[in-house]
Amino acid sequence: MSQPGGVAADQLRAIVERIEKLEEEKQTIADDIKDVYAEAKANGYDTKIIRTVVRLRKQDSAERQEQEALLDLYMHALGMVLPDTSET
Amino acid sequence: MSQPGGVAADQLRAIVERIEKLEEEKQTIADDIKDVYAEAKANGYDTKIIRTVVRLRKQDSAERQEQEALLDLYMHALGMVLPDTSET
Amino acid sequence: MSQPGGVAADQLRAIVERIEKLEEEKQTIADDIKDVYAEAKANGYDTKIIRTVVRLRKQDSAERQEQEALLDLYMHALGMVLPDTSET
Amino acid sequence: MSQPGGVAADQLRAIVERIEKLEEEKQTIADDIKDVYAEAKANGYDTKIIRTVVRLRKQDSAERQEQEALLDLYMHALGMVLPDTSET
DNA sequence: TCGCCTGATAGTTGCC
DNA sequence: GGCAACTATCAGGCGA
Repeated sequence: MSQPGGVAADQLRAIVERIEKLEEEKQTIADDIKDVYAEAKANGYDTKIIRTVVRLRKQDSAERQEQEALLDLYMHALGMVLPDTSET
Repeated sequence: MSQPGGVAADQLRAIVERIEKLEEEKQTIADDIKDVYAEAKANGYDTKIIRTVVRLRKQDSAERQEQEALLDLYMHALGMVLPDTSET
Repeated sequence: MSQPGGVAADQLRAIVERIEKLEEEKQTIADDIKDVYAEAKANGYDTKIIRTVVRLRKQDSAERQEQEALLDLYMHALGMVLPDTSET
Repeated sequence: MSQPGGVAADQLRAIVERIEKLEEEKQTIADDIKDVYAEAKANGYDTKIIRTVVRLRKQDSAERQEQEALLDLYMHALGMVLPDTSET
């Protein structure tokens, strides 16, 4: 059965509730992160620096991926295709 | 002994790693949420509206009414009238 | 003469610079907008509501009604009733 | 005269209109940017690569600023303050 | 041409 | 209370 004009209430409700449950879990973790920062601060660390460190580490790995993507992009632009590593 | 200028490297490392682990978990959940929306869309639901529903449910109704009152005030000041949601 | 593998470097450079110049201008205007909001706030206005007003004015009213109808449908399916915007 | 409960309609209207005018200008520039990309594509360039180039150039300059900020941060953490260049 | 997906923008929340 | 980071939303571009 299809949707607009006769919505399947049960299915809709299930969807909304799954989302709400996941968002709640996400919020819990966000709170945990905040706690870690608070604890760090209580131990005398400068949280601003820690945040920067965390950000830079993430950025580094993102950058590495970007380099690969860029290489890939150029290769395609030159009409060359990298042999796929996974295969049938 | 205390921190800046002689930092307890192990403790600092532990902090950073705890944060990174938590952020990873948080990202996993965020991805799960995206999946639920994708599934909903695949089943013919309008995800934009579902997002609105989720947001409205989260929003405290007292706060909601307060905002609406102020919005109403501003709209009137501009000579605009909000289209009534209820209708004959 | 054609492009990939012998790129017209000058033309490419010109393109990139035009884009960068336009993006700079765009950023300048974005900053101006921020200034207007800041000024409004300094004059005692609630910027959150002003943003809402601006958004509503931009939104085509037909589209708005359509969204509201669908939202209404979903809310009913969940057994929730939208608080009426008009009131005694 | 103050705001909530007697909003200065003229001032409010002026604010909203200034914002709308600026947003319109911003949109015009955004459209110009789109045009440049379209023209580039018509001339045989790969717009995806151009977008990447533009993004990387922006990122580079942002990164340079970040390095400076980070240095500054560490200096402060070590209790060293860079002699302010401007002073009374 | 349509639908998906990524990148840009706007809004919210937390820190200083 | 202002500023900055982060998140969520939206729109435009790309590929099928």
